[in-house]
Amino acid sequence: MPKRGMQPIRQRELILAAVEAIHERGLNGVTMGDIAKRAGVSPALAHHYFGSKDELLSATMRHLLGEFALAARRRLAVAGDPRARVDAILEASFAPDQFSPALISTWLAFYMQSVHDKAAARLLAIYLKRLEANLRHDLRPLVGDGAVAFARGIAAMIDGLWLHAALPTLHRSPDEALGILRDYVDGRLAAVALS
Amino acid sequence: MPKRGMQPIRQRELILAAVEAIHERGLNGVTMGDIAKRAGVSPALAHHYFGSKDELLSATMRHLLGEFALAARRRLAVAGDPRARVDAILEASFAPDQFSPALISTWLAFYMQSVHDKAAARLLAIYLKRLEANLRHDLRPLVGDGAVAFARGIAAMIDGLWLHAALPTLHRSPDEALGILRDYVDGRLAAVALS
DNA sequence: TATTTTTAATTGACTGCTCAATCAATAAAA
DNA sequence: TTTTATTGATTGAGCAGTCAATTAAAAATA
Repeated sequence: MPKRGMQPIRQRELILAAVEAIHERGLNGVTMGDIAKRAGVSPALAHHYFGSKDELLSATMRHLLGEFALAARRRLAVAGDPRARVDAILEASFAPDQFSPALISTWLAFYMQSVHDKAAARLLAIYLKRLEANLRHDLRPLVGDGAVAFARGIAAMIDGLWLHAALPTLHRSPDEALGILRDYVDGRLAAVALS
Repeated sequence: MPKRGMQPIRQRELILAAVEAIHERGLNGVTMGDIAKRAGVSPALAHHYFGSKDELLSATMRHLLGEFALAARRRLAVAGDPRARVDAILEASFAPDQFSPALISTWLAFYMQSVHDKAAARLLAIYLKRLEANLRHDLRPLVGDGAVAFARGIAAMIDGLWLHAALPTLHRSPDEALGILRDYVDGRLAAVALS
């Protein structure tokens, strides 16, 4: 049944299937067979379009990084003052379309991969540095020198809330996560305003 | 070279070796061979004492959970007022003896395992529920009804800081993590004191 | 238009490797 | 002599990656 021009379609399907499969079996537990089956193609086709399992997983990671970066940029573009820009980042982190369990746990699987995989670590470091730089930039006018530590605190809390959101046992909602984050930010801003 | 009474010694050695090996290869990437080699024994011996790879990894997880719980209990026992008890939990989370990169990344590997592994999820849920219950209990007199969300925020931030500490790229120190946590707690307490 | 040729998509069958798990054999302590 | 510790050799399963064969669309040619 060969229709031409399948390459980009199949690649996308395989990446989306990989996210689901990784959620079910874990990053290292997943097989090309798992992914291909979910995408409705043979394992050989997955190899044909990606060359290797590593390539497919790496493409999946880049896909997620791209999605998150895009969501953040879109929201930052329409945010006004620094406080609104901080909130744009928080909201982007917990936007409903970023927040399926499969997406989160795949994201975090790559996080863990970065502990012992140089290539993954490099990609993740770029993302994290940009996130923290954005936060720092907008926090500086609000809290001055405390901005570095504060930005790291917010970044850590975002990832911690994701981690907990990925655990089915805890059933945490994005809205709750956002509320907790805003309490953190506002509490600190109120405390700084007094000193 | 059979000396009698090796069982508990070997089991402990294998568990410690497993932590190191998991740090290097990841939870699913690790093999019995990796672990056994690190412990200076044959793969067959690891099977002899643990029956299966799953058993060994599960024992390793229980070992970590036990260590963390013990550290927290010790510090809580000598803490006075609620604020000091909260701090005891924070300190236990970032005590130097709990904070080797290998320990952290192994801990977080189990976290990720819990996403798709029922047994691991059950163990982790017990730990997390206890942690949050402790925090909630001590925060209640300090912040009233906000204690539930606050406890979840602290728990999330602890795990987020661990996650970042596990990434070699970021080289974050336990002291910095503690500072960020204390800023969070104190900022929120100061904000509540005003309302 | 009809026919042939080229190109892309797709898979089943196969290969080789890694690894968990088993087991029989050996060695030393009790 | 019994029990415990220990390993080398082996088995069997699962999986990544390869390849040749098949199908159909598209392009070229008559």
